[in-house]
Amino acid sequence: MARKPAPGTRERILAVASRLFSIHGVHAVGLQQIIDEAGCGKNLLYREFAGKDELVVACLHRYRENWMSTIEEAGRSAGGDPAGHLVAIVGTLAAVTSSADYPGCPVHKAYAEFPEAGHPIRQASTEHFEATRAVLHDLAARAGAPEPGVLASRIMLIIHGLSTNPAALGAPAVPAAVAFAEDLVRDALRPSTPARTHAAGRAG
Amino acid sequence: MARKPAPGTRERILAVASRLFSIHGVHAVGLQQIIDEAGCGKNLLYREFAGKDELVVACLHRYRENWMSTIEEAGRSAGGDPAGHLVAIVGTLAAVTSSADYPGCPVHKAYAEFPEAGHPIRQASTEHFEATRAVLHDLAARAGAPEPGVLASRIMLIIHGLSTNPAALGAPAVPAAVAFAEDLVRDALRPSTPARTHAAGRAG
DNA sequence: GTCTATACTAGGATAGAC
DNA sequence: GTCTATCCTAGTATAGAC
Repeated sequence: MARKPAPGTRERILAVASRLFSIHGVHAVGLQQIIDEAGCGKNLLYREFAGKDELVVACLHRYRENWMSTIEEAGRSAGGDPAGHLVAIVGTLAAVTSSADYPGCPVHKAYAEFPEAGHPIRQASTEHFEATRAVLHDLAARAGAPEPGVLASRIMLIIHGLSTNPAALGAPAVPAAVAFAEDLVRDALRPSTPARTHAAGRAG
Repeated sequence: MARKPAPGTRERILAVASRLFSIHGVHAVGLQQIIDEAGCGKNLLYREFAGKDELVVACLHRYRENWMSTIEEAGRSAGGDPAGHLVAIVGTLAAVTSSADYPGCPVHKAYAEFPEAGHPIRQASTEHFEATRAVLHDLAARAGAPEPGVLASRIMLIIHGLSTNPAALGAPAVPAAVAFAEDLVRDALRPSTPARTHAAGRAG
């Protein structure tokens, strides 16, 4: 953490960079563009961040903190019920991504642009996904799901699908995602019929 | 379509470009790199394609044709059953994306890298998603789903989630996706309890 | 004629010096 | 905050092998 010549500078740079990276991706955005829009000098950016990679990683960490706060807020709106919390997470995400000016998920874009396994940006993206999955797994277990790993994976699939191209999914997709999560959680928690094998003797 | 001085040149360029774009994304790959790996002169590339954008669009069209063939193949493996066809599509995709060297979906990467609404690359990506959704909707309707749009949207969510980051979803995610699709299709086709509202009087 | 290979322009990138 | 250095990009034009 470098010193702060003007407080708020680092956050302003991060906000501008996060917005541009979310819209255009990392490779398509130049540091000059970030400097121009943040209204600071190039030396200031390089005093706060060692280089572009470090700036991107800082943006991803910032996004992850916001995302975790969003998850906590969804839990409060669910009144502490783990099953409702899972559905609320999908609902909140669907509300965000259905916005007309939703720029796209910066973590997915960063992940897609840096395929090298050991790259810090790739690593930060992977950690984000793992952290989200850990939260989902914990909620699924506390909700009493007989197979919390299966439920967490399924919620993850919905979240990833929602994060990438909501607009391309067609208009009914976003509300459908919430109903999808509701059905999914309900079925997963139904006693004596775990999510994977709940077929017997019902449809016939 | 330019004339073909050496047959196979265009396809070789497309194959190399598709591979590189899938791995690194569009912006990160230079034409020089494509030319080097394709073993042709820059002149030849520019005779086959007007520019980089047109090359990318051609790669996307090529990918879409392969994807549609994959869907048809899945249908044959399902013996013409629409419900089984839907599950088989997810299964085939899961098998592909679970490969250790799966480079990532080129359509998603192109979509993420070109946010401008009117851009030809954006347009080609969107058309790909819409075409896939149309196939799923048709299969859902032919399978007898009471709400084929809902079922198609849900399968789309799974497909998008699978296409983007299978590795980040954790090891259980890929087989879980197939079981997920099986449960989903089965529930959607269950008589008198459409997928969105089949709660009443079962769990209590 | 067909192709590879190179030179060139104009612009934008990261990075760092001052 | 400006200015420079170095590199890479898309795209065009030209040189020269076969």
